[in-house]
Amino acid sequence: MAKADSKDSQQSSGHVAREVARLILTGVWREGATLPREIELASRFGVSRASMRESLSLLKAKGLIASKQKAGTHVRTRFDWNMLDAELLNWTLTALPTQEFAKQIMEIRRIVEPEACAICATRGTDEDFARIERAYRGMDAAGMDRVAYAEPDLQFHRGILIATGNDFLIAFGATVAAALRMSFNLSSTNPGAPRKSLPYHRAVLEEIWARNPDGARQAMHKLMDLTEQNIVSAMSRQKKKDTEDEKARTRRAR
Amino acid sequence: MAKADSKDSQQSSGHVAREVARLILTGVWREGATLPREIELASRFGVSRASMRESLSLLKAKGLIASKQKAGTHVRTRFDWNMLDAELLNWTLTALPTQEFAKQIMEIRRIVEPEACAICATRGTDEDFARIERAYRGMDAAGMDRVAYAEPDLQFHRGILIATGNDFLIAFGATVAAALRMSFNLSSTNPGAPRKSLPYHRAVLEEIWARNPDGARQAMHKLMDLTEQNIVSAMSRQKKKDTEDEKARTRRAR
DNA sequence: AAGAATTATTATGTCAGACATATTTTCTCC
DNA sequence: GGAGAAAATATGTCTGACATAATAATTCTT
Repeated sequence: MAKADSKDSQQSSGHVAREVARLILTGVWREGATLPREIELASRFGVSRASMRESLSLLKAKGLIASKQKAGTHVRTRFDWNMLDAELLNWTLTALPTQEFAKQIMEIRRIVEPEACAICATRGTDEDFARIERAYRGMDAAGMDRVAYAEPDLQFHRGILIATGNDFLIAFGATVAAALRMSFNLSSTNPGAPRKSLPYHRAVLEEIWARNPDGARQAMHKLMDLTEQNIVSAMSRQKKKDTEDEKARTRRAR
Repeated sequence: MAKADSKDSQQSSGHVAREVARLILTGVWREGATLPREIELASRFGVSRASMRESLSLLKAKGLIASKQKAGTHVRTRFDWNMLDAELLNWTLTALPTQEFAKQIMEIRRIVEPEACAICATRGTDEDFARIERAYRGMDAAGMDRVAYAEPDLQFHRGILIATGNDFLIAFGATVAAALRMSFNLSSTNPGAPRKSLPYHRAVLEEIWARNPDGARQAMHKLMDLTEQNIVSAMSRQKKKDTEDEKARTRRAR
């Protein structure tokens, strides 16, 4: 987890890109909108045009924007945004961690991970399984420590994807990572929640070792159920807390 | 199709990025390898360092490379490559359209699209369905014209993903687009093949209109079966042709 | 006055050269 | 031989300039 954190926000260029992305994701700059010219953007963010262009280059690569000579730079339609990109996922997560976002990410996880798990049980090598088991042991060793639990949890899920040998499923690991990070952030209101998933992970592991695709799929499905349950309940709890805070603030303001 | 083509290879910066990506994808620059310093890269590709950096910025965004001050720029591990990115997919497709690649892309399509189709039948609006039907009509109208068939075919599949309302499934459209482009390229050896998928598309459309999730899932599953069949047979045909060409060339050389 | 052709404008695209910064490597000294 | 200081170096950033293509304005024609 800490390693992944150190990866983003590396340079100023990354910061600027993240900020522009935030403005787009939050709808300040809408789809189809033409954003200010490069020189203006550069001065607004306090960097040179060269650096600004590198930031924009990053966002172009993620499908957020497109430029045309003289015409300017415009925001592309949502359909072209590469939401399965690791950074973009994190930016979205911090910019607007809505319930809708959570539901969507869990919906696709439910589609992909159980099947990936079945493939893993079929094609995975013993080394693959050993790596997954190591992750499981790490989770177990973490005990009630939320922070220590997070990293091996990710490795567990990623290990399954890697074991499929399918590059596209492996790339899906970025989405899983974002989902787990979301869960982690939400678990602050219920520190014991993560640990509860341990037996479900164990069930997955056992089915995999048994090379039982159907069982593995089912076990992963149950794990997804639990995860989604945790997330939605945590989000409604959070939402409730937020509205209470809001009320308190208004009361104080009066 | 033509529209999508005009989007890539826009500027010199894109060309250079594509070329560097090719070198990485084909294994000339392996995972973990440190690539030449920016000044050298720039002169090698005949651009300025500023442009070179913009290209590298693009590749950083796609997870292919990472840079550290003084240490240089290195190729990241495959696990970090965002293979679900539209451009990266196309680059891979043109750089090394292997049978392995085809199998992997079809494997994930089989996982995602039938479920997306079921969701589409459940949650899609009538406008969504109408858009999908329009695409179907476009395919029908194309007749045996491979080129005219390709665009509505993509719109059909993309329409289903869009109808789910799930941003991640929508983003998966890039992968589907790459797969269809691959199919299109392969269909040159068998021009009649695309048209054969029409009744399968029709079946999908009908199940969707009937708001029958299970039927829609099944219909899409059958379409996936047919598509995969077409691809693998076309690839083996292509492979056979390639080896024959190879033989002929060796004969001539003697 | 409407429309076509031409010119001017402008924002992105590209270039060159310089300095800043953070590591790595080398060197020095104990 | 190891610890610490100094030098070297590749990326990071900045400035200012010119090229290019698409748009906007202008002129000319009918």
